[in-house]
Amino acid sequence: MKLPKPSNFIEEIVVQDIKSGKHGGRVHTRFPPEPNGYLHIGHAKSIALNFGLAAKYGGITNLRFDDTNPAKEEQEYVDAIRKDIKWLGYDWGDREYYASDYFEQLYRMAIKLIKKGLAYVDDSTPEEIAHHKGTPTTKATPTPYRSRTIEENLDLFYRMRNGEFDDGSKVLRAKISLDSPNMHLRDPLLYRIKRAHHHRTGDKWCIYPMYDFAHGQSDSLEKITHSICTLEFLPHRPLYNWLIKQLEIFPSRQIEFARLNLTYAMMSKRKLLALVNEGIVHGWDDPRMLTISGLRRRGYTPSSIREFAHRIGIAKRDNMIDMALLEFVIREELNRIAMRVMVVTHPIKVTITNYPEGKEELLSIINNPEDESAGSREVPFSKNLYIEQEDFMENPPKKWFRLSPGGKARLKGAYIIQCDEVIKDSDGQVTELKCTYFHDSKSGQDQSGIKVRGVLHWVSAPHAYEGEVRLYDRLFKVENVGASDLPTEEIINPDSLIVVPNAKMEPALKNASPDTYYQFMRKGYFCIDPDSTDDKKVFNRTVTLKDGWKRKSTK
RNA sequence: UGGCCCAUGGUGUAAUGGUAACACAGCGGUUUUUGGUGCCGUCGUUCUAGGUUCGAGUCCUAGUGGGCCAACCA
Repeated sequence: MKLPKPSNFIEEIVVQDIKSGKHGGRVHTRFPPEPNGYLHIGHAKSIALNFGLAAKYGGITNLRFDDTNPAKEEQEYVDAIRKDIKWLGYDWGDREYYASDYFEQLYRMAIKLIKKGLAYVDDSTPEEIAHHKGTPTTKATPTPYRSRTIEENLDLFYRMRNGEFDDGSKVLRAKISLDSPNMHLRDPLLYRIKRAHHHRTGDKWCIYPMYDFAHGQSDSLEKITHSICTLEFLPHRPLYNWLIKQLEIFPSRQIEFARLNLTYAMMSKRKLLALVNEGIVHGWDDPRMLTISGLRRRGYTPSSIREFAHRIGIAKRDNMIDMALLEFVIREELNRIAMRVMVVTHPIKVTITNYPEGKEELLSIINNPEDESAGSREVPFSKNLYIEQEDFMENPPKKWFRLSPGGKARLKGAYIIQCDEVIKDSDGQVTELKCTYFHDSKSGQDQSGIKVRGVLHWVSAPHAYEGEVRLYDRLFKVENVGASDLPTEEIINPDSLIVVPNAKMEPALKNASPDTYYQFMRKGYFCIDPDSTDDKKVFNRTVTLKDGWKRKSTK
């Protein structure tokens, strides 16, 4: 049997297990989100790992919602999570499970533990329990309830389920250790009383299992072979294994890897929720959010996100991935597939003084130089045009090869023009350029012999379609957001969204499609936002083009 | 300051006891009717000290640095 070469330490474990015949060579993973928020790019790493690993080694992957805390979980999140995983391109077949499906079995497992004398009902308050637990350097003192009899515990636990006690008045704890340096082994809580409406089980239960008494047991019930989670669960592993042993259930194996950290990004679901609730962003799918739904709306493709997950690799050391890598993978893909169009966001009027009034030409412009099959389209040209403000400088620096007084530049797919006169308003702002064009310099049949280095995008003024453009940039202005102590409002990038309500667009964009990825030439990659209407198209900037000039000139 | 995990260019990841490599970022050049793309080049890496070994990024010990753990969250 020929196995694919492992590309990280987890795959090495899997390969070893297959070779040794563990679980009959079966590989079964799971992705276990808690439905208390939307999935983000960090989850994409985990999804790609769990689904990718199984696919690579002939296994399967379950989707399991870890819904043991009804106070925080909602159906809306379940729906969003399912949609996002599908969109990313992964399929869990009919294996969609919920920890809440196992509540009855989990309850019976707890009974088993009590009967073995390995769990007890504790009446202490949270403060008392924390106090009794001690610290990593000091021993725990047993609470007075630790020595209750099995019969008493059985009766109490039954009555906990039966709703005879107030919320928080009792918990079920495992009886493991009073002095382990691993705090998770100092009689961890297994069940708590919480009267909250559960999005799936309704009001059937008033006791809910804790993570440690739900996750591993769900893994076992589903016969998961490799239960992959992030590093912060590493100290839970001894408890995970203890429960498998004492409960005598299927021995899933927990393996930990380092979660994703990204520069200029925030990955905590709790803080993401705060951004939404405080109105700092316009919802979970705000294109500035690094949620899957935000990235989708921003114009990222599923394959680019998968490629990103592949490139960042899997390891155990803490990492901080450069945002530039995420931008690289989407540029790489969009460069291949995006339709090139011309849009002027900050216009200056250009009048071609020697071009006949009322004349118009249709100029053929290629749609995608990277893809011949994309063909070409016709763009109208006339005497009155718009060009970008930043493509004209009155006092240009060295090596400037865009337009300047007396200077020449080519209009993309059209003619070479020369700037003859600069018209300003009373504030000294440039409002219009009077230019002449060279009639024999037409693109593709240039007989003029004039050489220019600058090529500008343009839009014919009488033909222009006015659409909205939303220029997105990174949400945070500090590199390591997680390490910042500053209040959120001080680290938010004030220019993370700049709206241009009336950008000048070539007329074809009136019929822009949500299924097409666009490159606004020389500006960046854009996609249609769902806010678009038939009358008003709205475009989101996914990412800018690399800008060699800006880099050089700001050095 | 108890225990556990981790340590390879600026950032990531590989090298499985035998010549430290790949990508991103940076820098330089070239091509170009997008200052985009492509192509070429360049920069720069094994935390420290001991030990084992013919040979150590890899194994052992200690140190140093970073991270995690004392929620009725997951």
